[in-house]
Amino acid sequence: MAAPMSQAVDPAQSFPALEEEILRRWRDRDVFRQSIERRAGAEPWVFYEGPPTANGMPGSHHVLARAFKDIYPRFRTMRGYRVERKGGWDCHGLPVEIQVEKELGLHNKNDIEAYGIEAFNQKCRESVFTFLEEWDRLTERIGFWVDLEHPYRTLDASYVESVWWALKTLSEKDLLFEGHKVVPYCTRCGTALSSHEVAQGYKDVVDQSVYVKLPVTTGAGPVVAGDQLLVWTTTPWTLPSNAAVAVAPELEYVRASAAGSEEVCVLAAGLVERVLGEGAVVHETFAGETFEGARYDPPFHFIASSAWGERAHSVLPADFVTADDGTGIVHTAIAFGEDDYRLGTSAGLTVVNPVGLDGRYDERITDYAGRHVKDVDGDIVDRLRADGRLLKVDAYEHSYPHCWRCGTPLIYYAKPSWFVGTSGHRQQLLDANETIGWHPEHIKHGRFGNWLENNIDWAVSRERYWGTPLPVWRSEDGADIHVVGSLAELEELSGVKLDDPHRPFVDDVTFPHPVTGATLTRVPEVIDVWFDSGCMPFAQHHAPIDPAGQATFEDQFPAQYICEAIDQTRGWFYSLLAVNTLLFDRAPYENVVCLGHIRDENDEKMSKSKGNIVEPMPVIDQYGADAFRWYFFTSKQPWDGYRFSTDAIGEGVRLFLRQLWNTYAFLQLYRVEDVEATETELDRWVLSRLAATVEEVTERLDAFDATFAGRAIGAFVDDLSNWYVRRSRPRFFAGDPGAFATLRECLETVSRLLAPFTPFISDAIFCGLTEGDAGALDSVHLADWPVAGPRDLALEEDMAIARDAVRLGLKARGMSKIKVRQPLAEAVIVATGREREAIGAHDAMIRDELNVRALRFIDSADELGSYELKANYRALGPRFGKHMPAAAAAIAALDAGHVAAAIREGRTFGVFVDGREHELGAEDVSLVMQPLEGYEVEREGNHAVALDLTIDEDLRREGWAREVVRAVQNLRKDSGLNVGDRITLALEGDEALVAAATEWQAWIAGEVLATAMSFDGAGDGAAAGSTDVSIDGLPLHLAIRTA
RNA sequence: GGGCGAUUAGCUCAGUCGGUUAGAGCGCUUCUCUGAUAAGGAAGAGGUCCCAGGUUCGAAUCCUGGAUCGCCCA
Repeated sequence: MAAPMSQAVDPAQSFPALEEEILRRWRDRDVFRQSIERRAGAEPWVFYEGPPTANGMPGSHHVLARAFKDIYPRFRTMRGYRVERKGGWDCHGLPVEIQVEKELGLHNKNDIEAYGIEAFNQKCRESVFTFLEEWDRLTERIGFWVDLEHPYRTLDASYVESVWWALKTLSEKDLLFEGHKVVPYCTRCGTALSSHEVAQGYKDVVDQSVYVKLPVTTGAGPVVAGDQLLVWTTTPWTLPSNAAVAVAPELEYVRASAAGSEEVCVLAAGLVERVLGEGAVVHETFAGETFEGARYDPPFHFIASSAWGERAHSVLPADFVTADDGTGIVHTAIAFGEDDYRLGTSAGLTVVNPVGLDGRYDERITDYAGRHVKDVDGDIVDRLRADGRLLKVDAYEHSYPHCWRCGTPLIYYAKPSWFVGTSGHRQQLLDANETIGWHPEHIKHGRFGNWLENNIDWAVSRERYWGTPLPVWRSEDGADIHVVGSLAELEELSGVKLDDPHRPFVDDVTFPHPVTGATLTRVPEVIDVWFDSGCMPFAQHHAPIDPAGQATFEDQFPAQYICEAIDQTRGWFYSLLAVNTLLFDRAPYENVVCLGHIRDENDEKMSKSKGNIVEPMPVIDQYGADAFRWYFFTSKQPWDGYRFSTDAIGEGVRLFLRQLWNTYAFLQLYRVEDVEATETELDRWVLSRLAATVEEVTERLDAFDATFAGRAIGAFVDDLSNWYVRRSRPRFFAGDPGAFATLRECLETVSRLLAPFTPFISDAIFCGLTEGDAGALDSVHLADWPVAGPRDLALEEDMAIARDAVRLGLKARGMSKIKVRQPLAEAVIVATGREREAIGAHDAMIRDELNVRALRFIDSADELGSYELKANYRALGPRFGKHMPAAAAAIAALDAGHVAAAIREGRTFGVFVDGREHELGAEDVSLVMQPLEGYEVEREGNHAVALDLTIDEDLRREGWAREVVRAVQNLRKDSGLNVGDRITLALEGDEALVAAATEWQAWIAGEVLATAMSFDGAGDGAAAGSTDVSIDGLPLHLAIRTA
């Protein structure tokens, strides 16, 4: 026996403490940097970090994202790729501004400008990194390896410059232009609101809804001059801006009159009663498309029809019109609604907007000029009534958006905006999407694909302060425009060298147009932060402006992998795709993992306002980062979202990490020198299972399926601990080097497989195992991914069959109420062919597990019970079709014994169904055993295990001997002896017990490490421990002393 | 209002191509085993597979409609 090489591993090791130790080691050995440098020159595998903003504390959902951002790069690094990972921070944008406004007590844009843009932006710049330290600390603590020392920051001049390059390049392709965008707008704050802000401000309000008559001047189809088109609106103030009306081409309309009225109104058929009241008379019914082109007299004449264009004040077809409410004819004011605007532009109408940014009518609306639109609603209704244009007024209760800051009702308003022309490249975007591997798959043609199908031009300008300035300079008359692509170009044009390209500094720079000489000043807008982040593949390297950065970009484009939460389909997933497809005509990423959201224990969304946020650090302090990560990886598919509870994390620790750690501690406890070893069948089995696990984990991780990969490792560790180690215990106690070598190989390989999942514990185990080896690595994260060894499929299957037999036997034991410690004479096993061979090959193991002296095989269950015959639906269903029930009945009625005999002899047999004979084979039926009285039989499928429950005196005495051993072992443990301590044992008591112990003396002594045994109870005085026990109701006194 | 997804045991989740009696872990009750383990083994209790139709010899699984929840959009 080789000398033990015990290295103390504490089975109760605190994992958080262990992780801190590993972190120190990573820092000391610079493991992250080493892991990349080892792969210098290797093929790159590229990950892009979607930048968070560090102006809020990181939460548990960030741990989720960062865990998934980490696992695949680690895996790919181990597989030999060079995976550089640059961190990044998203620095600009409205959320930052709002945060600062709150801090400074500013309420609107006027306040900001009074405070000063320079000072305000300086505050924004500081605010962005408020929680940088917390972010960095969490990132490191959870083992997310990313370069935090050289992150890209969207506020850096170099980054901004690359974004400018992108905008200039797009403008050179005629993809940057000015147009209008209808936005939710607060007239008091003078600002448009983001959809997120709008969503915060919905309130239920009661508005006046008016039904307005528009007399037809030129008929079309069934509609004739003098008919009244009925329109409905909840915003009377938009009526002076009426440009056209819209109808649904397929919908049914009528000409109808209210009871007792001569006047003919036109409206949707389904709304007649609701609008005109009971008893209305319908004159004619027709489709909407039949009166397209009819012209009408607008409700007001402040603005001439000709100002809108050719098709002003006519009936236009539109797909958004419904008969759900209103009249089925929709009043269209192009500047004041998204649908209206789309309809207007597609009909070739010009945008005329007589409402100023302050929400007041301009001089064109003479009667109401200078008044706020919402204050004019009442006057307009009065005027319509006086003009005979008003059919009726209703109160209308609906949910309407208000400014979340000041409570003012928002208006939808067409503002001049700069656009990136994505819609013209829709097909290109769709083609690029086809090249992307989405996880889960359904996003590709579902949520994301649909979004691309309906792509509209991207409004990229924002009338704000803290953002990348839009690099467009133009002359006062708007005729001359120049887009600047770099700071150098700006300097060349203007002579001004800007260190900080942000507002307000950039606003002061003017220069003459290179051709016309007109003085150009910058437009005031900054750009959408999503455009910033979409530029990240090249802007993070200052490409293409910096030649070295350009080289890096070319090396690192496109990404093989990105990962963010599902809400990024309209965010970063889109902005990345749009910017880079337009610039480079290819998708910037090849694979995406889309994460779901985390909900709390009560299945409610975590939010600051509800106060149900789970802070990550306390969880890590309690269970550790590995436990946190393992929960996210293996509890469910990440895109389904999580119902989060810290208890679930604790369960993972107990069932997996603790089990793994204890297996490792066991190995180190019995560790022997790695000498020439003989392999047993159990060794070969566990190594084959190991190979299977390597295969599966590799395959799953290649497919971005960490969940099933992790679960496969979990299943293997369970097999390793609860079968291999348990069955091999005697070999470990005996110092068998073969057992040690096998267990070591399993654990070492598991530590590699696990490295991307739980980087801390895997590293601790790996280093603990390899320490002192020649050429030992500093970390598992510098190791190569394991290569699957040979499989022995037959052996894996044999072992499964044998374990099944054990399971059935233990079940029979349980039913019989005879404890396993009591030996039985035999187990009778029903099995044939392959199964019998498998069980026979593991005879000793099964006898040991079941504690029986012999296994006896029988070919058929006839001796133990009777068969029941069942049809195999899966096999016969397609053959018998609708006669299947009859076939199943006919099979059940066959003589099971005869069929069993036929199958044993490899013959076929017949069954009479649907008027003729059908030939069946073994595959077509299953034989199920019915147990027989007298034996304890457990059956399942085609085999069964029966126990002979007769206990003779010989078996009884052996059972007693085992009870004695158990009692002594308990005593040893209670007396605080070490597992290797030798003892002398004294016992006295019931004669029969003592006789049995005497008979089994040698065996007992070996089991309990006794160098001597006496049966007189002598020497209690100097005993290390003593006890009285009762075995089968018979008394026995035990005393041990260390030898 | 539209799109996408989810709904299976008290809890967390599997469930393959449509196939016989729908599974696992946790928790609970009762046994059992123990020279690593906070572990292991066995039994029991626990199910309207969200609901309603349809297709099929056969539906947790496919189709249609609906409910509830989530996300995105309007």
